[in-house]
Amino acid sequence: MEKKMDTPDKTQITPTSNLCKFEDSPVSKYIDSLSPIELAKSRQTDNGFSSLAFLSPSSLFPSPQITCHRESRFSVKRHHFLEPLNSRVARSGHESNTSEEASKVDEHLGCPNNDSSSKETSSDQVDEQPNLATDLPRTLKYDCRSPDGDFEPCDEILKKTNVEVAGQERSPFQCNRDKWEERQQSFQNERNLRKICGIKRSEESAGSDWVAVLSDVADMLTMNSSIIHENTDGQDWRTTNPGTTSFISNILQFPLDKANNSENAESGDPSGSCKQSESGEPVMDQMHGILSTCLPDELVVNDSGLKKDDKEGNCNQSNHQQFSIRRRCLVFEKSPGFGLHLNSLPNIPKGQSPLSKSTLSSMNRGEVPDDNKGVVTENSYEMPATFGGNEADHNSPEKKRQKFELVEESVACKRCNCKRSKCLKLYCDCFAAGLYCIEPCSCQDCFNKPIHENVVLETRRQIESRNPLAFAPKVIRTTNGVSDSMGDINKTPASARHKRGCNCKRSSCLKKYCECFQAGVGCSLSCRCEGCKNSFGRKDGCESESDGDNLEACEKNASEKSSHDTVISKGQEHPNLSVPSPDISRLPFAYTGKLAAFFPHSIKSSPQLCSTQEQGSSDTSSCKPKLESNLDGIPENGTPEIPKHKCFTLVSNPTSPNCKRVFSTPNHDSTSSSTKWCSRKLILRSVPSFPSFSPL
DNA sequence: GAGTTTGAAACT
DNA sequence: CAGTTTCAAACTC
Repeated sequence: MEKKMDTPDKTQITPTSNLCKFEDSPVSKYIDSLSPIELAKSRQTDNGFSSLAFLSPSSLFPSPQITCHRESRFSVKRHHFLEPLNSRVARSGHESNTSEEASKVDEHLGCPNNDSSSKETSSDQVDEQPNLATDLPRTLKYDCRSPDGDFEPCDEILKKTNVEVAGQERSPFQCNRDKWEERQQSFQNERNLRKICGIKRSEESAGSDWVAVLSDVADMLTMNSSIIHENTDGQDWRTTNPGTTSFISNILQFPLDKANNSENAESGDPSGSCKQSESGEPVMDQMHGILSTCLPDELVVNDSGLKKDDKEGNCNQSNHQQFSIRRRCLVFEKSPGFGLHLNSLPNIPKGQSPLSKSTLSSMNRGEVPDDNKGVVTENSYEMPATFGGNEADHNSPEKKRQKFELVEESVACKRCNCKRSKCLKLYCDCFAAGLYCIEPCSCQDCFNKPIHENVVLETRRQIESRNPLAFAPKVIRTTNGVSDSMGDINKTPASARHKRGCNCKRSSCLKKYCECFQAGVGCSLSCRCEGCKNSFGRKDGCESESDGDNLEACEKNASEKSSHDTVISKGQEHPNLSVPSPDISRLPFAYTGKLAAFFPHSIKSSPQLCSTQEQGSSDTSSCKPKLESNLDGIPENGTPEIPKHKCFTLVSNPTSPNCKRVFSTPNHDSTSSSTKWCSRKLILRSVPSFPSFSPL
């Protein structure tokens, strides 16, 4: 574990083509211009930044838990921020990073006062940066510590919140707290936070723009850092990735936090970390505040969680409060289901993630964000499928919108009604989605709660042992035109397919009993359904033809379907078909769990990063070069030997330190009869994708 | 809201 | 792997 926390060798940091790209980027230039640090340090910084990066994946994975959690007191977050510094400093300052050094750092950090000089630096920068563009680089700097261990990154956030947090967060007296009590409290906090999720909705409208902007920014940062990180050869992935998730969550949280802080400000509560950015300040100023505060903070959160892993065994005196928090973070980061699992992505309440918020708002407007095109997650279909069911065929646009909103409400926070499974089986939607049950759930004897974390984890582990794909998204969008072992299914325009296929007997695959239909995808060869009439694509559509030399017939069928899709895409008159349409493909990626077992983790494409080129589907070069080298060893079609995954998949190997999540975005032209896959593929290496529940 | 239907998940 | 049971969501009334 320590090794993972180590700073990558400088040799590894040596700029690669990707790094060069990054250095050429505005962000890099800005950093260089601002920082007195030499180029060599810049590299370090970059590296450090990389650890902070990976926003994109995380942004894609925000889980309700995280979202809710992020609403917890800032002090909690801040604590994470401080704690990770240890490892980072140690690691950046000394190649031979040792736990002793880390502990020293801990002590150092334990002091309320951090290096004042570093603070000054950051604070000055903060003051000088009036806009977001400049803020971002600065934000990045927070995580960029100089090799000599200076707390250069100790930023504005520390200054702002130190008073509040200092005594509370690092107080050694907290070490005596009862663990159980804290966990209970943690759980209660989560419950409260999740309650807030419902409230959040009302605030989202105001903050949606924020979220969208921040989301883009975050993704950009992530991408850049990811690219940089590529140079580290994934050695630092552990510390890096988690932060991404937290970061995104935080960023997203901002609107809400902002509101909360506003209240705090009125009540004189100094705890509002972002409150300084309020009070009528220009949006950019507020954003500035957000980034300056939340970003660094979240970065730490992950590290802390990871660090906890390292120290949990031998650090008895660790602050219990901290432990509790860290534990939670750890869960988020470690478990695909809890906090990071893509299954839950679509179910994340609007605004819980930048994507969900921005994309949903776009959806409401009937827009299809380019940056999210073609992305399919397991549940991404749920919304379309739900509000676009057959019965909606005759609905007016207004009714459909209403229905959508209704669905959004219900889907926003996944809830279950389990009675006998204790919410510890895949029957439970919450559990299956990698979410803890919350108050809105009507479950009985529920064990799927943070207080039963161990049980949950163990159960998940068992389930995964039986079926590694158990928690993987059930629906995978595959690359059009790329054949796989499943045959030519993917030549159909609606290339999304159910991972396992359905087994319908009576529903004719026309009701939501059918997982394929529910997912808004056509049945495939994998299905064992009888009398398939799936409006998204019948199993027999290609079944017989693709077997033999009747590929043409199959393609014809696909063509027919595509024309059908086209109609839907244009008019959206057929809700059923709206699912495979780009509208639902706005989620960042799909998870191909099993790939993790065989395939290196990679992330292809950060839609946001290339969003500017998105308009011109042909112009992907600007993105591609950066990542091209990263694609080495990764088949263009993603996973040649793994059916139905291919591109546009998120590949994660919980057990692989070098795991890369791979996802590509299809350049889906809603007006065309087929889904076009953008050749742009970005790889974010070192991003822990779906950590397994299994102990590392 | 209660009861039924359905098919996935779990079990044997 | 197949058959059966269990389960909870989807659906119907």
